Amino acid sequence: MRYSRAFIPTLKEVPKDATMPSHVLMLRAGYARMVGAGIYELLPLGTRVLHKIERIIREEMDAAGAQELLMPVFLPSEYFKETRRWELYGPTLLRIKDRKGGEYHLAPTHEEIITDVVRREVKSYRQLPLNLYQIQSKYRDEPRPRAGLLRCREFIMKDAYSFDVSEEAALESYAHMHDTYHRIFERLGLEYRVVEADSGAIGGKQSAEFQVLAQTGEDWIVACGACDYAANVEVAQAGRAEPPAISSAEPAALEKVETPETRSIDEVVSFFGGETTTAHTLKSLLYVAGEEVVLAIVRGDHEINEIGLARHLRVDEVLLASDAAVKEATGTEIGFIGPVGFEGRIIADPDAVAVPNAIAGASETPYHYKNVNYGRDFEAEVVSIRQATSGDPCPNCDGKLELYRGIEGGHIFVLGTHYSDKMKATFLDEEGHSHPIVMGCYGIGVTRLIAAIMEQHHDEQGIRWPVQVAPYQVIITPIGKDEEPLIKATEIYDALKVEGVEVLLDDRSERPGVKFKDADLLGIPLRITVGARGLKQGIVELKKRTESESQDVPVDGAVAAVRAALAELGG
RNA sequence: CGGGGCGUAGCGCAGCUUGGUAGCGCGCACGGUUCGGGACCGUGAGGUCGGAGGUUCAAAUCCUCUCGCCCCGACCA
Repeated sequence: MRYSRAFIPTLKEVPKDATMPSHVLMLRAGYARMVGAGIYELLPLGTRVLHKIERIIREEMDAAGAQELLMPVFLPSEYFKETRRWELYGPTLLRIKDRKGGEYHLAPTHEEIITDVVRREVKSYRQLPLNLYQIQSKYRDEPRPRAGLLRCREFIMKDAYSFDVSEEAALESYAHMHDTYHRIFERLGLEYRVVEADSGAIGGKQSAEFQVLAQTGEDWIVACGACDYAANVEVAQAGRAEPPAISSAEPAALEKVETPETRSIDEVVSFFGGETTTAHTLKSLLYVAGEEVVLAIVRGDHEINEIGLARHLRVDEVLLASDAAVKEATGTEIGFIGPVGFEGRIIADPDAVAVPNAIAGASETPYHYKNVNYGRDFEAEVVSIRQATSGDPCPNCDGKLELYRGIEGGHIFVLGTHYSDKMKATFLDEEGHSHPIVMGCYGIGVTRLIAAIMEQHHDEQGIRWPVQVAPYQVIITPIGKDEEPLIKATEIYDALKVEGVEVLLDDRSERPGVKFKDADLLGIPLRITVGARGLKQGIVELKKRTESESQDVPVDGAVAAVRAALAELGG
């Protein structure tokens, strides 16, 4: 492609609405533009990157025996009504009415539709297993789209669905996809972790998230430094922390203290001044879990894991009680609740009950108790309900957990018969008995990965694409006002094209600085600089985007040098 | 949904407090000089000041409503 003809609108200045590196870069480097909140158009460069990523995904999915198909995004409501997701999905589902008043929606995901195809066409165990996938736009009316392509209302996703005759077979399919995902993320040049995750409302039995590590990610994950244990903090096993060491570990007498204006742990700690630390306090949280109201206790410096709590209570979710509910259940205000004297179910974290002489709310405004001791002053079900955090011992080995932020790039689930039961997708076995098909589903956020790769591969100057996903592999930059550099550059350009290399020839009549800045901003992995100076000595310069020094290569050897460099970069 | 911020030329911003000619930088077009890390000089095009209503002789500026975008939070007591 000749740059002079290419549609690459770069920006010198940072658009004011962008804060995150990938968001700034995709706008500045001319990869994408915003159309509305969480709605973007991909410009030619962005589209090329998208296609590169899709190609890698297709190659690996096809190699794994999956078959691509394409399903509609615009769907009649009947499918989602069949599984009750029409109600359950809530406002995130983008609903549409047609001219006759018929109810439709834009697909946020396709389990129902694929299950429908399969139940209509698959009748026998002989037709299984099956793995079908598509790469398609999805729509979710996110409460808060953000960060450019990282959280959009319209986005492209690869979703695959596996269909098996049994749980064991489904687990095999799942394991196969697990391997396939490793290959895909590897090939995309991403640093990532596979983590245990919550399978959410979909009701999965087993699931794993492929988390791309990035400081700008939305998710918190912990990973062991010594073994391969890694988990989303939502589900991570929290290790035991040391109870706070204090001078007098002997239980002291319970003491009620007036503590005005101490609604948060921090306020409580500063009220007591040097006497205490957050680790000596108990955080008491009142939750509504189904019909029940429960009091959850974690140590003051810990965070509660609501998903863990919900699991222990065997409910789908727990909700923090409202001000009014707190008043009704405890007779006091938020900020002064405590376990002492609480009449009802109490769930306490092991680290919380291990705190001697703790400070906790007195269930009376505005008082706290000093010297609260588990066993003497309150009883509870002791269950690990806090979030894992940095420094916690690994549940699998002697290592320590570290905290990372991640971008959820992929998520794979064993669904079981959740959808096939509801939608009566069954098959007949050898004996003619009918069984529900056992399903799995496997997603990759394709457009999100464009941003995720940028988050991991950039510097102050711009993007630094891994070759496999770069929109062009090489950019040729002829320099100076003479004709000679452009002529030579064009020769090299033609020769590379013949070789099948994807090249951008910067034939614009811009000054060198402009061309260099743009080349760096776009992030093309290799740059060939053709200048009058070098040509006098019969050389051109070859430079990797990730390196600061270029190497001189003979003009005749440019093509070979590019080929070698590409091979080195893994292209 | 709650809180905060912002909407003025393609992009980044000033002007608004104290109403009276819409301005600067970048970019864009033309001419000239320049040419190895976002050059310089000159000329020029480009704006219903997010939208609607109101106050006023007069509104980018004051008032009311509304739409959009960004950030933080969505109950961690």
